[in-house]
Amino acid sequence: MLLSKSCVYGLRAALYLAAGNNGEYVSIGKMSERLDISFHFLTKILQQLTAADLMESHKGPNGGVKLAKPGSEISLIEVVIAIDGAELFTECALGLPGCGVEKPCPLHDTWAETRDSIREMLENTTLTHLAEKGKNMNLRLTADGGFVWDG
Amino acid sequence: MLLSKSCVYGLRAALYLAAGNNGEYVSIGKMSERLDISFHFLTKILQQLTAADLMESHKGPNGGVKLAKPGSEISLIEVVIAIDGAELFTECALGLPGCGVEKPCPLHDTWAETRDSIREMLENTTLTHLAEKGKNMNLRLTADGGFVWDG
DNA sequence: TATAAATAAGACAAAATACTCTTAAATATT
DNA sequence: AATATTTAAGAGTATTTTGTCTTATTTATA
Repeated sequence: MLLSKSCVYGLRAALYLAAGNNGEYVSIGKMSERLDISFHFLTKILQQLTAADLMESHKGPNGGVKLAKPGSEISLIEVVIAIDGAELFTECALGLPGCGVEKPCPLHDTWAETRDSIREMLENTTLTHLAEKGKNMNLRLTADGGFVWDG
Repeated sequence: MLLSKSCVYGLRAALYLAAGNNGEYVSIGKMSERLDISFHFLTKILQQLTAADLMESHKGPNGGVKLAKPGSEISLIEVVIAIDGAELFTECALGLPGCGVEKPCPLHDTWAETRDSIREMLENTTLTHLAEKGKNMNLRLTADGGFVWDG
């Protein structure tokens, strides 16, 4: 599994928020229903994204979470790093600590390129970009496809 | 962590064997010492690689494991798939089951490209290729760099 | 044929990840 | 002010991954 489950859930949640472009708070309960993710687990993940300043939360009635900035200004890499950590893009393929240009493993150069191409892809893809694509093509965001983009 | 720890250990072990080009059995005890990987854990991993027909094992004195074919004919992808499974290269980035061209998630196309580039890199890199590079440039295969390629 | 050297296999333990539940704190609304 | 709604936080459970230990089983060699 390239990305952790938490990370995948975080991405789905972020996309959900980006799709409902209005800057209103969305309750975690609603999101967990729509995205079919356990409420409490999703809450923890969103807390991580809030701590990373990607989202803002608000307690009380009509509270919830929302993106801290426009979805067009949040790229997937931010979500991934907030949850799985930046090490994901510096780690050695052979697990050697401190692997780098000065003290490389045999796979270092090649792996670094691969890692970078993943990172670049995530950097160049914004939440809005994907959300628009999802809306326009009516793609799914849940296993059963029960999700509707204009909710 | 993009690859599991088991997978990373499997790659190191396979490289070790490819470096000692002679087709003799190498004991797991020796490998575990040289590579600084727990003996029993390494044994399990090598059993997976043996079950996948990438290695052959032999019991008794002078027994051990060896590559089932020349290292130049084994690419990294074979080791990775034997341990982490082929799903690694078909899985959806958003965790949706059955995500594919017919029923894609918003990230499908982009992710498929990224996944493929990882896969191609692993396909195009052989054990011998890396082992030779390691030998020639005296790169490390262990955390402390204590490994010597001609052992 | 006895012995020692090696892998095989399975039970077990520890750690990390994934997930649940309960209680607290904040806040909008009546 | 009371209440209902919501996130925050932390304890607790389950599952998976990682790692250990013990007991076979095979086999080369003396």
